[in-house]
Amino acid sequence: MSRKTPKPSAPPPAASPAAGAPRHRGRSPRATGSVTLTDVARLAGVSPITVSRVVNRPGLVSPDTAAHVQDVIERTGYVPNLLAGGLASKRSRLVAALVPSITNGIFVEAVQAFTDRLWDAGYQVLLGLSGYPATREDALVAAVLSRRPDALYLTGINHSAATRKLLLNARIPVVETWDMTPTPIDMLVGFSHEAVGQAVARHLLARGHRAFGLVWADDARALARQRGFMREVSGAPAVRVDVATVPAPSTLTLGRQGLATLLARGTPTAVFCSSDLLAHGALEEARARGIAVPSALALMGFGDLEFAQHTHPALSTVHVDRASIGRRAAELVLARIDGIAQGPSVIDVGFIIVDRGTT
Amino acid sequence: MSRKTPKPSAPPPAASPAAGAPRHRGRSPRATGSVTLTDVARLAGVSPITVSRVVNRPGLVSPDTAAHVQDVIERTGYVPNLLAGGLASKRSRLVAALVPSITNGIFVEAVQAFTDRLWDAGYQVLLGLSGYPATREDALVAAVLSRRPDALYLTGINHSAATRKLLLNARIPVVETWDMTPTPIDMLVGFSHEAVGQAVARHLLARGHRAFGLVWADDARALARQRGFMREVSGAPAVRVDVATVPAPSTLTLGRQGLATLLARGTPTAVFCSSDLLAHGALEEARARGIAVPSALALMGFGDLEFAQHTHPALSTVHVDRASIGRRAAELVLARIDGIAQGPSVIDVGFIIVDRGTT
DNA sequence: CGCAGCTATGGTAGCGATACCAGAGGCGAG
DNA sequence: CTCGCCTCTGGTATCGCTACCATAGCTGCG
Repeated sequence: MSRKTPKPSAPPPAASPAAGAPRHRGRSPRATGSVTLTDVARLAGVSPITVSRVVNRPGLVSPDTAAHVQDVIERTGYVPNLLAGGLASKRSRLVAALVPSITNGIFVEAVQAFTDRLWDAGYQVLLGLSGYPATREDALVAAVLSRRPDALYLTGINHSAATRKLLLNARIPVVETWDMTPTPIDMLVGFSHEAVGQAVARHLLARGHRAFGLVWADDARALARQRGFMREVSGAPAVRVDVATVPAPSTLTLGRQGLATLLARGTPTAVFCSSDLLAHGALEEARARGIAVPSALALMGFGDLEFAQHTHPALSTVHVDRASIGRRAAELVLARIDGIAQGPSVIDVGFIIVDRGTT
Repeated sequence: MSRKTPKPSAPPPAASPAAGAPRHRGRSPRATGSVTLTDVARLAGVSPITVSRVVNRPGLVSPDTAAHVQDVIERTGYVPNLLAGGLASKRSRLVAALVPSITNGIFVEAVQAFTDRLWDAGYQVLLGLSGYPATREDALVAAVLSRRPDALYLTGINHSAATRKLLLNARIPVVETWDMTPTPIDMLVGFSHEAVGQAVARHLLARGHRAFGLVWADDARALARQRGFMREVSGAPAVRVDVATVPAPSTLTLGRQGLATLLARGTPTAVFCSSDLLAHGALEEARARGIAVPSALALMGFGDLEFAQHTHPALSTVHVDRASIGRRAAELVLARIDGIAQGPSVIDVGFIIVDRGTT
């Protein structure tokens, strides 16, 4: 207990939150007005490093000292400066997550799960919105890396050469999500969109459908599902497929328009939509036109959003455990940061076809 | 723009003798392996401060020098370190936004608009998820402030004394949102939830309803709407109100259950739900029971989410310009950071009652 | 011709924290 | 009584960047 009473030159006691007190010479040329670790140390009569330990690794400090320092911290309202801490330690305790959009519900659950898990481990998540065509991804990755995150979460696996180079240079754990590839940048948690397309095609073919319509958004993952679907149906005889492409992001209204387009050009017996939102729109359009679902027209979506089980009839779709993607991505990242896991990791979370009332 | 194809063999920090070279003595005790501003300066034959200017304030540097430095930056793959920059300049170019949840669609559009606007102004947004009962808000505010954000966006106006103290000590612009009060911490963009409740009450009273049911989530803003509703109907004669409370966050399923609860206890002619999601659930429940909407039962929601105009009948609700809240919050924050605006600002964005098919 | 008043650039001194290693006690063992 | 080891604490040297001020050329004006 080598604790000393504050030195005579100590700044005014706890009355004022110790703001703007001169520190070095007669005047402080760049006073900030906020309490620093050094201020706390002086008031507590210990060295700065001890205060740092109380905050970050309490186990290394004796209970008495810790309690006293903690008391001073609370009295002064000291808030550590992680910019300085991160600079000195090279650990920002920040993890960046890049998502196309948060207004589209499909990705947010994964991000929320990812964030929750990392928060519990002492990390904060910096969210970057890359926009739908991922136009901003390069700039966003650069901007985000300038904060020196300890790891990066990416949505999707399609990244420009410039982005990949930035990521490799950064030498931090990177987890890609929502897709599947044998050659991830680093780690990967997702599922095969082609397999989804194939599975849905098999499902609909087995029900006897041959005249297909697709209402399809033009983003990369949706197109992968389309490829899988196309490949599978192309093996069957007498199959016709018409595609109504709509711009991402999907909306219910675009779904209505998409079905309208298909019906203007032909009479599909089964329509597969690239998302539940589009399928919901198509369902509305069918209802508005008096088309019986599923007897005259079968409908399938993708995503299994909450509303899917509450439409009339309830929407058949493809279920993906979205929260699990975020959770497992977080686990991978943490294992890598802690140095437990080395080398690439790929996790396929799979998917389930949910057969409800529209097929 | 880019004069050279970024060859993979270009001086990556690893093997390059220049980039990661020892700096001070014979060996660099804490070499990081990443390119620093000083490295770029040495390679370009200019001083560090000039490189800093090229990156941050290109106007101050002659075009020739700028081009040359820019070239070196691209060749080396230099990524500025904003931890260091923020520490030195006391501007983190980070703005924190605290939201209860992003899986609940109601808040995300405002956040997205806020983020987009600030991105254009050179800021990044750090998203903090406070959880629904705001249990984590104190810890979250402290954690977020340790990154020294230049401003803070809060959802709601109910904050603990500890939180308020932290915010005041931080001395940064704070904008609260989604609510209205004469005494904001700093700035405020929102609308009066009590006024919403009153307006809906007047609307339903005018249609002759006297037997009301509420399916209500137990969060603070929802309760403010309830107070407004109660106050207004209490002025009318022969009115009965029954409330089925459900835990936040709202879901469609909870809406179904909520209406079931009300119907087990009485026969309301009009049910007002604290959110569109709950109202959608109530609508489903009514359909399942064969109750005619709106003739036997009128329904209203709140929020005007996209699906509201596509239910059957289309959902009457209260519309709020959510994106506008985020956009205007961003404008306030930027004006304050730039020192243009001083003193408190309060913006009431209002709301609109949307009368569709369920009333 | 001399002196402002630019513009373009550089030197110095931190910002607030942590890494690294050293040192001071305390305590049981030889 | 001395040694070795463990626990707790402190001193020093950075981390990578920018604020602040100084300086060197140059232009234009009286």
